[in-house]
Amino acid sequence: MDTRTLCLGVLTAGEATGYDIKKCLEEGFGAFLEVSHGSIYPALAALLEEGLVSCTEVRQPTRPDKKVYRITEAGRQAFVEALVRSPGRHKVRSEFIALLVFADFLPRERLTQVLDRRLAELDAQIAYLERVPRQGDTRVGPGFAAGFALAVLTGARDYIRANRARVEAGRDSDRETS
Amino acid sequence: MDTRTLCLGVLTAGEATGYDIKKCLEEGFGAFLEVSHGSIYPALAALLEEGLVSCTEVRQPTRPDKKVYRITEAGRQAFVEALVRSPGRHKVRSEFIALLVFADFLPRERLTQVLDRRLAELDAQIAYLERVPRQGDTRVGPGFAAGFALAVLTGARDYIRANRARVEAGRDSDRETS
DNA sequence: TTGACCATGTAAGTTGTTACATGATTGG
DNA sequence: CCAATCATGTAACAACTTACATGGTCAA
Repeated sequence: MDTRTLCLGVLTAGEATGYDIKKCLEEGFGAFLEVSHGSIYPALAALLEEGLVSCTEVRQPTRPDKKVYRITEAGRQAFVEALVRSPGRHKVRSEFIALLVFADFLPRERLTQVLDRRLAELDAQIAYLERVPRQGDTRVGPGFAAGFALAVLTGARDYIRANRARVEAGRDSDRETS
Repeated sequence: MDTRTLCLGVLTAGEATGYDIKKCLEEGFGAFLEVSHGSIYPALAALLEEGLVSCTEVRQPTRPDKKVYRITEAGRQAFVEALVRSPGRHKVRSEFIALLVFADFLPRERLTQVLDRRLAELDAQIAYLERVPRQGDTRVGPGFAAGFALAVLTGARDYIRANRARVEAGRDSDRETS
């Protein structure tokens, strides 16, 4: 799903700045939906030009000025069309799992570091998803998606915790002296 | 992780053609490591030119000729270096989860179709990972990675199975007539 | 004072996808 | 007969990342 559609999607829940959109996606579904600010700002500018969003500039004396975006009716329609067209495939390129597959080639310390980092990220995302109370929302999608994310993330976390010793230890019993 | 490194990684386990490499990654870790043949062939050609792999052309009377690649000693070194340099971050852009988050905007039939497809893919990948016996391998990495993948994939599958009714039903009780 | 947070934007560069090209065999 | 499998390769195009650019506030 391209950044444009993602921006429109976040805006269906209410007005936001580019900065907000990034944080929103990062905090909630950072493990599944990455966006860099270098792709958000151009996307918003394009959406504005096409009339799919409107924008109000807000002067802030102390902070940098911000641009608050709102989705328009045309934007809503375009968003739904894009959603329906989307094939909904799960396309992924996980460096982390590649590192696991080839763990035998990594120095043990590096492997430990990689696992620790991943666990820390998983913990943070799980904590965030559990904390957010899914307040009286009329939408069921976000709740379902959050539950799905939790299922996947806790599965990953528990597996790493339970099995890391095997790969961390197994690896330094030099099996080949290659 | 770029396609080059992925190709080198697969070749550490033995010789293979470009076609083999794609199948290998697809079958084992297709849910986490995508590669298109349009990126594999140029990558192999570049690796060959840099001396990181060697190549033997095999004439096949009935099938198209194939090029069997083998990793060289320089290739092994380059691979390990690339691995260690790799930050090992889990970078993802899942259209599927985006569709879940915005499920309320999808027609019910489309949502059902998306969930069915995802379940079919999950089942296929789980079946493959369970079937492969991880035969007397000296490496622990692939086994650990496969276990990790299984934990994540079964977590996803079970969650969808157990909760899909909620989102499929909840969605058509028109809450807003928007 | 040092880093994190707020806030936006541009541009060069990398990377990868999709589609075009070709073509025989085999199983349903 | 049609679809899938085997097998490689190129090129146009789309997309995103990274780094550059700027700069005030606030907490440790």
